[in-house]
Amino acid sequence: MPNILLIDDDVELCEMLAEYLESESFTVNMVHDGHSGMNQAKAENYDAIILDVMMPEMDGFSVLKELRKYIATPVLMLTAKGDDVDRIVGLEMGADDYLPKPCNPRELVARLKAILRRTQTAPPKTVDVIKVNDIEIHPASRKAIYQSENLPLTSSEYNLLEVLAMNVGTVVDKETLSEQALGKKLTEYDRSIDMHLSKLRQKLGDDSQELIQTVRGKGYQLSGG
Amino acid sequence: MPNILLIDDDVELCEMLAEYLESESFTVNMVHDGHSGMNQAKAENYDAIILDVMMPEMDGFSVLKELRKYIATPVLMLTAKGDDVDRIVGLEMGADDYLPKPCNPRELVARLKAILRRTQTAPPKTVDVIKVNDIEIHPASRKAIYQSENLPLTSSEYNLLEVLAMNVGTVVDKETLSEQALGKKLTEYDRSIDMHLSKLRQKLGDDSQELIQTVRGKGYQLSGG
DNA sequence: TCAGCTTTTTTACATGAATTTACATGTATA
DNA sequence: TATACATGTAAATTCATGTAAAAAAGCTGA
Repeated sequence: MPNILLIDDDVELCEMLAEYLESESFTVNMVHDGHSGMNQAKAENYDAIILDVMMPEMDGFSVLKELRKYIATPVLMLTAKGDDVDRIVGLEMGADDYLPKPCNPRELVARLKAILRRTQTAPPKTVDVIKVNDIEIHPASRKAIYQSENLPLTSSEYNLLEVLAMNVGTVVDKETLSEQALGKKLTEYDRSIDMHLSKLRQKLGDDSQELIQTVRGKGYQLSGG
Repeated sequence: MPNILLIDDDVELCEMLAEYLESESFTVNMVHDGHSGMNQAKAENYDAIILDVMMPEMDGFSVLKELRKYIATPVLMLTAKGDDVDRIVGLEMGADDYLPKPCNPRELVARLKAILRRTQTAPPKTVDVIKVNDIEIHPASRKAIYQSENLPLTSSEYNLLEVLAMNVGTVVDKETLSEQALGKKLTEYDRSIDMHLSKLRQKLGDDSQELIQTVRGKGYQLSGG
């Protein structure tokens, strides 16, 4: 029973959609303006968000843009019928899908399920230990060991290392790192990945620049054996 | 460079889309009927499939249905404009997305990327070591060794050498070098490849001009052992 | 609630890499 | 041989990254 947040100023439409969604065994929360939407989306952990573009005060794009700084929850946008530009802008801004209004609830559900299928098909490879070079990563306890010593990492540093380790010997681009390790989209002039990486390298000691290589213009790569 | 299979009976549209996709650095294969599509999809390992619904003989739905018995490659369907039912059926049958025809190539690319972002979990590197002449290249750690000595290269220099090494004994043209090693199109008066090559040769020492040969008007070639 | 911690993000600037510019040199073509 | 054009490379410029430090956001326990 996935958990949906519905952000639309049209109260009646909301009720209607919510009812249909609930009949399809979704759990639905509604809010009717952009600001509340933002707060609600940040406050709870939804499986997906349905977001109307046309809203007074804070429109859907602004909400999406702001949201993407904090969370990577899939977003399905409701746009004015046949407005290509909106759709494209939305997708490029990181929406996961759009639907022209007025929309067919059955299609909404189909799309929602499609999105959820994609996003929730989180690879269930629950590995016990990842060993790379002199690094051991224990996902179950979120602990990292380097050269037989416990490596005290912050949460983000650990995530970063885990993502890199799951892709040893391959460049992982910053977009991916940001989404997977920090759970937010990479924005322009966003240096947080570089920052965390710098910290991580400091903790890894001298040959950390070899161990974690910079691939300029792309991202980073953990050296494989 | 993701690998796309395009299945559509409209040859002209195919060409057009393929061109656009290639300009966005996708690799595209085309077939123009459902059966060939099936076979091709099963024969090669594509990153995504673009599938037209309306085709003579074997329509898109049949292809999708059959395909899903064998492979889980993400599928983006092209449907007739505004045909709700098609879209719903497609999504319910396991398509990953649809796009109404005629479609905007830019939107197609945006959607493709969105799908790939989801589904692509970095494939493991295939080759361990490339050995050519006195050069050893270790893609997993992005290290190059020349005459048993570590060769300190910048990121671009390494990329360049790797691309050349993967094509030993063959001329690699500058367009390819630029796209594969620097990740950008070669533009007019663009000397960056020559520049990096110059640096690379300097690091390789005296016989570097023999080792990496200039093929005037074409590109460069790493001499095969 | 708050003060005092930790973590994360942003800012700022130094450093080094990549690209562009410029010119010398070499090579094809008429 | 004269001309155009491609390449080699030093130097200037532009741009990405590394990282310290400041600011902001989270936590925690009174």
